[in-house]
Amino acid sequence: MADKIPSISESEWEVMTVLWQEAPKTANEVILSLQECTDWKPKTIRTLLDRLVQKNAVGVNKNQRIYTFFPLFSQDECQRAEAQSFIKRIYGGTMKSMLVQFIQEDSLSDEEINELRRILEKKQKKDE
Amino acid sequence: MADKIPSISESEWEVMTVLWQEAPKTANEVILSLQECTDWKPKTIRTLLDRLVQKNAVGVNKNQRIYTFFPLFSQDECQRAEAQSFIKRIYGGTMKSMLVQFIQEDSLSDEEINELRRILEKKQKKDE
DNA sequence: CCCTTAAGACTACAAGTGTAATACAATACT
DNA sequence: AGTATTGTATTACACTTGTAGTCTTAAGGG
Repeated sequence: MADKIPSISESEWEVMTVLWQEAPKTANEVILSLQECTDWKPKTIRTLLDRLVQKNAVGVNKNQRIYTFFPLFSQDECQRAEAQSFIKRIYGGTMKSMLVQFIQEDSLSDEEINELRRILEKKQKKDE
Repeated sequence: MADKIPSISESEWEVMTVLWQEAPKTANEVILSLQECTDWKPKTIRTLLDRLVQKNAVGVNKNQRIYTFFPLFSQDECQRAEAQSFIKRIYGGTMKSMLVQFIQEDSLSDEEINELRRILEKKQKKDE
């Protein structure tokens, strides 16, 4: 009974990312991972972790004295939720309009367009 | 020389939307438009408008006693900026991964897929 | 067994956001 | 001209987010 996915802020998302890469992790492991790509202080990261726990995005195992943390939702789930709400908010609900815009503004290279076409084609073959 | 696009919050985005539909508009016209689709109080909408002016997302004409407001950036510009940062944040930067996910999760109907293919095809024809 | 250290708990504080209300000033109506 | 109305300006207040710091406690080292 997948609970509603909590809203995850930008910084919190980074924390989720390292947990999605590998979990469970101790707070310290999360801190080490994040210090490779951010300059956040350990306490900052700890706060983010705690907030994710509060909002039930991350679970905690308190059996050991040193807790371990793990995501409560898959990255896919969260991405899809974010994408849905984003597209609704910004493009009025259809992915198509976003893609159209990207194409029209030449934000996609020929190579990318080809790749997208291949992906779409493959999908349809598989279906029928 | 397009200034940096200011960050527009979710509620503010709704205000921008009605200004993109038609501008300039008086505060009252904005309020009327928005009351069709939200239940915000007039003062709330007014605050949002003022904040958009402060962040230089919206311009004001103060020649008349009753001001009129107009967007300082096109909807396209703003959408593209949001999309870029969204995709970077959530999908690590490539639109492709988002599309792949949508396809894999059957979030797109056959009809939509066809439409996307047509769009991509047309683009390529036009280019060469 | 005492002290340092590190984990965890609690607290801090400013900026942004959602959601308005109050105060002031000019206009419109009577 | 006095009053109600309506724009505009200013102020409010709680919640989220970014970004930590302090306090407490338990464990590990000597």
